Amino acid sequence: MESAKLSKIMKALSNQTRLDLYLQIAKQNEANFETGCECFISDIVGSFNIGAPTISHHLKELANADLIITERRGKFLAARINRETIQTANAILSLIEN
Amino acid sequence: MESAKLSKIMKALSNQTRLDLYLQIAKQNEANFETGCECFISDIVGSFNIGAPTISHHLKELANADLIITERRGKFLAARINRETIQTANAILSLIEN
DNA sequence: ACAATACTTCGAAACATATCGAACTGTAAA
DNA sequence: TTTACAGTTCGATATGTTTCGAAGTATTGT
Repeated sequence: MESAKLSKIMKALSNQTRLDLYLQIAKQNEANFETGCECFISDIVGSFNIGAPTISHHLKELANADLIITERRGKFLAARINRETIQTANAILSLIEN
Repeated sequence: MESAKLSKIMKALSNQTRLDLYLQIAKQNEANFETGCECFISDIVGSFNIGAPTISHHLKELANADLIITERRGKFLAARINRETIQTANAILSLIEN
């Protein structure tokens, strides 16, 4: 991967709120393994004390960095982690680690 | 690790120039394994087309996030990667990966 | 059709960041 | 002891980011 894409991923995870959002989605994905690893945003917004517009904005940033994949489910928005992206980022950092 | 520290690390690596700086230092560290894994800043500044004040600023940010350790060597500044930090970050991301 | 829910878009305010040039500090070398 | 070099600090500017409230869209339930 080029460093351009890596820095894009890093930027998406550099904001505290956005990182927490991402980690929450990852957590919900694990909990709902049987039902397709989906996380309904409406189920987690309550634990963040920021407005809906801001959540929406952050989700778009995460999606834009290919860190999550979102999909409408009727009235709701479902999100799931894109493992490929975090794996690639991880692979690069691992090179430095050793 | 708390997500606060992780986001701090991510933020430090979220800027393209700063990430490249970090990767360069990592690369030089490997190349100079025998001589204590040090990277002299004066040896790499040439490959970045930004001014010295900006380099100085970015190095401070990297050091502040504990990603690198800097030390004066007479007239020069030597930098080396702090492996512990990147290892910890990596460990957290690995949890999501699987 | 109407109301309610879930989320998005827009515009603006507040704040943070990247970068620069000029001036400064510390070190080494002539 | 001057000069040159490597890097830092300062102040300014331009740009980007986070967040909000208000208004908009889409979908579901009454």
